[in-house]
Amino acid sequence: MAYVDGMSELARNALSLPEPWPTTIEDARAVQERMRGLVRLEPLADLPKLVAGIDVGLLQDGLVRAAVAVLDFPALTLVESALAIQPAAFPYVPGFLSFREIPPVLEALGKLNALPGLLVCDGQGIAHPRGFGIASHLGVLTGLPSLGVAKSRLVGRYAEPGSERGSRSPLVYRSRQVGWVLRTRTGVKPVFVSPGHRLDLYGSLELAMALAPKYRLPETTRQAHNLASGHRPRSIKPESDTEEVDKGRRHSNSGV
DNA sequence: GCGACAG
DNA sequence: ATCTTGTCGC
Repeated sequence: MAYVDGMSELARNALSLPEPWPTTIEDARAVQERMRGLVRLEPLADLPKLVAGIDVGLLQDGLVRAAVAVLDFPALTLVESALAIQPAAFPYVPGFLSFREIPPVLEALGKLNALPGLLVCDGQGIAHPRGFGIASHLGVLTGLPSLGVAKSRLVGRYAEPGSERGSRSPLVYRSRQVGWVLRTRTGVKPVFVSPGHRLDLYGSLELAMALAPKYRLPETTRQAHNLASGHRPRSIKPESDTEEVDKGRRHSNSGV
C-alpha cells in the first residue's frame, strides 16, 4: 500500500473492507490471529487535537447503526458527527464483537471531514481473549491510535479499585497486564480501559481520565451514544422542531 | 463437563 | 444492544 494522506486512506477503507468480511466464527478467529501481530503498543506519538467517539446501536431487525462524534481535545466540545446504517454482517458473539460493529463504523468514519488523532471505542482494546478487541481491530484497519473503554469485563482478573475517581487497578490476563479497571467517577461502577493500537498502558489510563472528567463514560462515547439512540437535550423552545438532517451529517467544521 | 461471556 | 417508571441517595 502506498502512503497517502490519512483522510484518503480512511475514505478508501470505507468504500470497501480490506478483505472479504468473515462469515463464520472460525474465519473471524483466523483474522484475529493474523491481525493481532499488527497491533503496536507504544507511547502515543502526539496528543490528539481531535478525538472520535464511536458507538453502535441496534435498530429494528437486522440493522446496525454506527455513530461517530468528533470532539476537540482537551476541550471536549463537539466538532462534527456522522452516522451510518447497515444490515448486520455478523451475529453478536462475545470475543467477536468487532465483526458485527466495524462495517458501519468504517462507513461513518469515511464521511468525516477531519481526521481524528484518536479513536475511542465502546469495548475492549487488547483486553481480549486473543488480544484483539474492537478498539485494536479498528485501530489497525484505520492506522489510527485507538483506545478501548468498556462498561464491563470481557477477560482478566483484578482487584476492586478504591471508590474515589482516579483509583484504578491493573487488569491482568494470562499473567500479563492488558489494561486497567478505572474509577472515572467517585462512588460509581468502574470502567475497563485498554489500549487498542499505537498506544500503551500508561497512555490508555491518562487518556481515559482526560476524556471522562465528569461522568463515568468518556465524553466521546456519551456524545456518540445519544446520536446513535436519538436523544435530545432539554429544549427551551418546544415550538421549533424544524431541524433538517441530510442523511446523517451535521455541524460545520474546518477540514484538515 | 460446567461457568463466563465487550455490545 | 434493547424493552421501561419510579425510586433511592449524594
